Amino acid sequence: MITIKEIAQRLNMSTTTVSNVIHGKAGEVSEETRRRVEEFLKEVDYVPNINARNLAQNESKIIGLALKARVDKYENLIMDPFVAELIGGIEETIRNAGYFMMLYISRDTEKIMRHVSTWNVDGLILFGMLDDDGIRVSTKYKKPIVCLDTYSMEGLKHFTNVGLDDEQGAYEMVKYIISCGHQRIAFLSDNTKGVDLARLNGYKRALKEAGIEYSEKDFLKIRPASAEIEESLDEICHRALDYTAIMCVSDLYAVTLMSALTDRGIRVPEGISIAGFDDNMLGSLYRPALTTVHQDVKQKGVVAAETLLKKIRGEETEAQITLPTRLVIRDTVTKPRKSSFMGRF
Amino acid sequence: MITIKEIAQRLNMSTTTVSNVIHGKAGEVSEETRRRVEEFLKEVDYVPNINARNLAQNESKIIGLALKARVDKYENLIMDPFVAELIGGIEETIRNAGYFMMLYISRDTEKIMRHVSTWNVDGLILFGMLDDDGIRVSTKYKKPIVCLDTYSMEGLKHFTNVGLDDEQGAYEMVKYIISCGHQRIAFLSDNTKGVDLARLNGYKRALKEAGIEYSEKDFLKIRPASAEIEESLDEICHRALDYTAIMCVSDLYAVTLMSALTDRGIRVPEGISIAGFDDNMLGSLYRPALTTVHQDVKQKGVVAAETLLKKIRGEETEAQITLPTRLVIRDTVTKPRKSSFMGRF
DNA sequence: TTGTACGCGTTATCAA
DNA sequence: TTGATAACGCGTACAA
Repeated sequence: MITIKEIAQRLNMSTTTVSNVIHGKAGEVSEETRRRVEEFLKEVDYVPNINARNLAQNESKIIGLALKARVDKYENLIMDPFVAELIGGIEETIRNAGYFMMLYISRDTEKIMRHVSTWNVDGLILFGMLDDDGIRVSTKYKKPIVCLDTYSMEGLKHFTNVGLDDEQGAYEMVKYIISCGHQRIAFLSDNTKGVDLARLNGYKRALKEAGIEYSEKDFLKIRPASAEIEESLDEICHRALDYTAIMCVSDLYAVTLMSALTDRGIRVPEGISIAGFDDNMLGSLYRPALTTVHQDVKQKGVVAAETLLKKIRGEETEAQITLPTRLVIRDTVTKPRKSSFMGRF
Repeated sequence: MITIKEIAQRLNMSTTTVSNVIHGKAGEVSEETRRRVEEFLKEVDYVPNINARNLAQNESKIIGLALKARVDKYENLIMDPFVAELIGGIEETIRNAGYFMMLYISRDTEKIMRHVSTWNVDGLILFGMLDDDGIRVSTKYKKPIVCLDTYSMEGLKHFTNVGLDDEQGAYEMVKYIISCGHQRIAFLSDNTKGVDLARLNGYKRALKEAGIEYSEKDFLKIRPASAEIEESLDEICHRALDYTAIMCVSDLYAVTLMSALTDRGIRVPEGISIAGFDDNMLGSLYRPALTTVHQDVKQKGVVAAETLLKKIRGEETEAQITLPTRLVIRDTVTKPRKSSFMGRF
């Protein structure tokens, strides 16, 4: 690890000159010395010490990606294909802009904020925040923040949220399901907050518009904890028989449900129609291929990172960026079974 | 961002005392002052500046995770469920040990090494390295390195490789397939290097042991680039009719193949048996559920991180750690179809 | 038990 | 065009 000081010594010049060459301050240095220094830099393969640089400049070139893990969901958040794709988009964008990504996963907002302060990160991307987390964060951290899929940041000024038109996406899918002739349509999710709530609302709007009444029992709650999921699926498959279609809040749940139904001898889509949301590998590789609502997750990551970089440069950004969805019609939603035919298939 | 200096001023003491309290050097400081300082630290929510600390100590508390992306495979490496799970295991282990993870993805080994030097990372975990990459790395970087699934690091001293008994896993699966009565068994992969080669060798060993001859054409090469995959699958499905079972190098390919076969009216396992390797979500959620070789990917990440931490502490570690595999028998491998029955199903 | 002073590698200011 | 020197925040040897 050669330092500027050493280089200056060996070349018989001052550190300032070397530093000037490194930073291409052309006006400040003669052509001759510039050449000499540059050659030497190549030769010894000089790499700047970023700690020293950051200390001197009070910046870090680090962008923090903090994932707030949910206690009940995945034991390993990153295994969610959604999260994985998101990270890919973010990392690529950050890297191309000359920044670096530091990943931090925690259930504890406090810990996340300590981490962020410690590293003096230049900007922060948050995923999985709910309710008052945002407020807690904004009092501690004064640099730019971009949130992903967060529905509770309205009042907060220097935040931007990058989200999806979840409500509209679900609305359009359920409208399509209804147009296929379905009247008894359930909604499957594991909670009714944030993104899930928005999708639920879209579902309700489509029902209402078609004059179909919604009641509490049309909400099928899945318990994702691995210990409970089988029991949970048992109950859901049983209740599913009262419906001809189920709108699932995610592709993962749609595929999980289809497998469970298949195991119990109920065929999709002949026995029941299933729709997903997200459009990931899980649904496109399954057979029958899943009818779902598409969102471009990588793009979401890219937009989030780009917006954050803008903020860091001091440019103005919108407070809310909403990406569109698109219906992907494949094979799991068809005409409903004859309504007299209520047994197993 | 309050500094030690400020704290010392406000408390009318020296920075050394404050620093001593922070580092719990109990013997060096009176109970009274310790209490006073600690209270004040809480009050102002002191967070150390890690750049200054690292600069002073010449360490970074950063562990680099460098993924060498392959040009032809995923446009977004992290979308590989394998990679995602791996990262989860690594991040968790590193975080619990008080280190931080910096993720860097590149196709260019040089770039990876520059990045690593810049940040002065205390240790490095490498994934996706092939052939001479290891040598290039070891000349540049003198701190501890752990490789994952790398088959070409034999000679290199301060490396440890964490791998899997790929050969044995494939061997056992193919042996099982043969025990079900199959004689015509193909192998599907996209290359014959590293991990893929080891699995191919296991397949060959099982064939040989059973007195089944292997010929070049039994290797079905899939081309994963999205533009070519359909064409590729067309050819593979056609050639698949010559076999009663196909050993796939990964769950992803197994599921991809099953979908393609289903689309062409060939049923699994009635028409053809399929086996995978990895045991991830893709295979367990598919119906029929995939018979596959299990590996604990998260554990692999944990072991890699733990080994690296050991190396950083100066402890001895083995040069090669090989994790075991386990057969997961589900529904996609059964008795072969009658051999006269060669058409579509 | 506490304080002074210096070094870590870099950038920035200002003088030569 | 170049060079001395201070500053960034922290840790630590050594002095008091």
